[in-house]
Amino acid sequence: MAKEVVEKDEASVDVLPPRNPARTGLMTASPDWSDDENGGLNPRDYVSSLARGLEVLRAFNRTRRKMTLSEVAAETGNTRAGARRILLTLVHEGYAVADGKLFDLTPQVLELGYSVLSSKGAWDIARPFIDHLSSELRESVSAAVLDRFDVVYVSGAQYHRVISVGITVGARFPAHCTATGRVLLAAQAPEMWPGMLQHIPLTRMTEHTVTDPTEFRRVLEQVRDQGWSLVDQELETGLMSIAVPLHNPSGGLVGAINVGIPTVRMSAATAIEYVLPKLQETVLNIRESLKR
Amino acid sequence: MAKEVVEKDEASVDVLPPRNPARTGLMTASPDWSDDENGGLNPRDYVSSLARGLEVLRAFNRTRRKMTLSEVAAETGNTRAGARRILLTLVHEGYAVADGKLFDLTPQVLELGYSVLSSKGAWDIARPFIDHLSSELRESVSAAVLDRFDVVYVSGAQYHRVISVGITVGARFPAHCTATGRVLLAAQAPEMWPGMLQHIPLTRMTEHTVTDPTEFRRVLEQVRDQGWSLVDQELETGLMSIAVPLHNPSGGLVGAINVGIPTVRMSAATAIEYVLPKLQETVLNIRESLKR
DNA sequence: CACAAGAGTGCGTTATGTGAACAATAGCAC
DNA sequence: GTGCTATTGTTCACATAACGCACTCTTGTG
Repeated sequence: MAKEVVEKDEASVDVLPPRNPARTGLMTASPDWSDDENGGLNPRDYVSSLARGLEVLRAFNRTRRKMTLSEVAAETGNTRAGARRILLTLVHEGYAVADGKLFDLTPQVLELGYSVLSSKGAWDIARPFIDHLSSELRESVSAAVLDRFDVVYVSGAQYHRVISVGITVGARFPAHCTATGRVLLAAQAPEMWPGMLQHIPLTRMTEHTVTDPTEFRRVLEQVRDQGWSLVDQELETGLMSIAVPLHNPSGGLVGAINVGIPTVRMSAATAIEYVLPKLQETVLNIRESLKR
Repeated sequence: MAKEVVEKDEASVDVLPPRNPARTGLMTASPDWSDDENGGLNPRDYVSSLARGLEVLRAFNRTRRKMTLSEVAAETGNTRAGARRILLTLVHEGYAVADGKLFDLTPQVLELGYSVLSSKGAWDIARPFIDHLSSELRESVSAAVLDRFDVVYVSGAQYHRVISVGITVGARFPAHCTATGRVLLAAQAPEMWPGMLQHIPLTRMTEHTVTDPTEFRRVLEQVRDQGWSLVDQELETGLMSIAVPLHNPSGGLVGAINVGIPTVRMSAATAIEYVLPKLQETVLNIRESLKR
């Protein structure tokens, strides 16, 4: 008995979990997809209590709220005693509340990640343009950034008709099968491509998802060369999305903006003909605004 | 900025770190309005490493991104060695990246607080109604929940005219001078009122802000009795806001929804006559939807 | 009332924080 | 440029705080 099967990431219990290596001495910049996926981290440079605590917070996100101590322990691979200490700490610091035996997060946890959403103010500036594009096209528009192999939505305007494409801020999807994701992946520096292409899991999401590495590489090359991406039902059946990258005035990649369109409403050809120019115009306008 | 000596609390070597380790002490944690302000927490029940780590994450939010190790140490009241271990842990877990000597958070931190935004799906359901109200009124509409004495915005639709009221999801404002805040405070159980009224800091934000406790109590009573709140330029000059509470079908308080209106565009009387009914209708519709 | 499941506790062992020393930079005066 | 100093990043040793384990206590169920 004792320990349940923790089927998620098995590494949760002793030795250093694998992730970004960060060697001592030279610091690795930007999510490195290079091949040194070791875990070679000096034990002195690691605080496992912190990692465990963060894992508890994530557990609440996975399971969607309200768990007992034991559930948290099982979910995170902790002992009950350990989970209890962590939960009480979170309560003490105001990140969680204990309601009887059920623990729950408070809105204070937003303080932990909020800066990413409001960062640099670039998205604040982009916001009106996104809204405007949304009402003009009468479709949902959103902005996303890349986090490893996921896209994370940082802003968005939903346009609601009968069918609507709903994306919440903070949502996360695999990059390989989303238009924003492909635009962002394609915009990575050339030297990143090998590692990226080697490590990215081309998970099949629908019958249309591109899962062949060679084909995926070709797709990415095309996206890079044409400067936009259209993805037709590779993430979700019935959903088409078209995206372009957003660069700041100095040329740096800020993120990507996409329009999500239910396939019943428009063909891919129509989207390219009608939506794409407006999307491109929008990012140009945003970029212009960022100058000031 | 803030590069002073880090004198910490000298006796830090034993039991229970005080409430907020960070000297800068904005935003103290721990959600007890009641008077049990003991701090009486068994050392066994507290993981200070976790609290330190979370404090580092918050430091990034306060200062808005990119800090060196030493800056983080100073900002959080840690030693450089300790800050380093925490930062390297965050990097290892993917929450941060080290770019040369500058550390920065990644979008992965959103995973920590995301569940609050997407919780229970109540806000997902409310979302279309909020959007609809926004386009109908041609004003920005948002939804918020209470976190101690702050309101935190969890959803919103911005309507952009020349002047627009811009609120980002995750934003946080003092509850006492916002319409949503007053609605939520007023909806607290009667036995909470004394502690609440005693502890809430009635910070002056504009010349209109109600800062007198007695008057504030009267205001709150009125809000409770009438079931809505209109706040005229008490948070920000030129901004008026009107809010109503949102209850779920079983009567529990879910949050509040408000319409923000630039004062140049409408008088308070007009807002009450014209906006309030639509707002009330909207929450009724949302509540109806939540039943299913 | 017995039983099971979960919550809380004491203790030996391990991992972590601290402060100080050391190393590498960055400024800065010249 | 050279040499100086102030600042920041890194390492180390040791005191101690946090861990898991095994245990007890509480609560809810038949």
